[in-house]
Amino acid sequence: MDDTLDLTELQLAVMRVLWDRREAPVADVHEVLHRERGLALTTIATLLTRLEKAGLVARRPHGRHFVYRPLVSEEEVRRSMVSGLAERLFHGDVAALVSHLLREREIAPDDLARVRRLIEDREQSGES
Amino acid sequence: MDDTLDLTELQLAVMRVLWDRREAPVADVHEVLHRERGLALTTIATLLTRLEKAGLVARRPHGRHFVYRPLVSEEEVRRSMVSGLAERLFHGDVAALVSHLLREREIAPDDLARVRRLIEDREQSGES
DNA sequence: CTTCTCGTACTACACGTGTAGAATGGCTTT
DNA sequence: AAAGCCATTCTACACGTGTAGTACGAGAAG
Repeated sequence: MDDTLDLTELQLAVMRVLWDRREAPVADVHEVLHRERGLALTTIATLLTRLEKAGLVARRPHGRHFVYRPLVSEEEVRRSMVSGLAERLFHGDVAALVSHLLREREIAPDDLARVRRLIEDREQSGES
Repeated sequence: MDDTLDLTELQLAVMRVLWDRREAPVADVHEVLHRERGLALTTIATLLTRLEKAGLVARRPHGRHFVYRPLVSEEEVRRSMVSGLAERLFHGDVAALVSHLLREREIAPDDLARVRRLIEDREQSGES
């Protein structure tokens, strides 16, 4: 529980397919990534092999081939990457990150309200 | 204005020195990074050279040596990296990122209130 | 003037990543 | 059985990054 998960966009794209299907053969991943960015099947095979070596996915024989499944959840990856960024850019000050988001990015009013409600709920249930 | 700034921790450490001082000779950066992580002076020189090649810093002769200065601001880098992450992990849905932060990270009640206030201010001034 | 010091420029090397071709070996389809 | 198709495994290569040694040239110190 100390890993610093930090996936690249490509690795995320691969993982997303696995997260969606919970388990998938190379062909499935290829089908998606080929459509999305024209990658070759061998490329996908290489990526999956590397992800396995990195402990992010596991594979199991199925018929003549293999099916891969994720060993880390999307939530874990998000947690890790978001807090990694908060760490690197804001010394781990989450509130600073949020306030940066509110300041710098165009956030739709609806979203603002949505977030405010989240906070209110949070404050409600979090009363000491 | 289309760059995808994405600095590594080390590169950020170097940039931080430059951001702090607005301009600094290799020796200064080295002084800091040597203390923080024992890096050699040539390592710092290499890093700065590469950052220059990447267009993130510029240098100017000063006496016998050079002084480097950042070509991108800390805010620009933050914006770029944060929205890059939002893009990669939340399809660019900033509110989703915020709600993730509220859900997943331990946020101190004080910070919560602080953020809520930020949002309220934001809603006030942002009335269409 | 000689020597020490130190920044600059090069070179180097390991490792991860994006990307894929070649070879192999077993089903599937004639 | 012969011919295809396709996944698996290897090998490969360019590029960025972390990290630093070597060689060199010019002040600083003696």
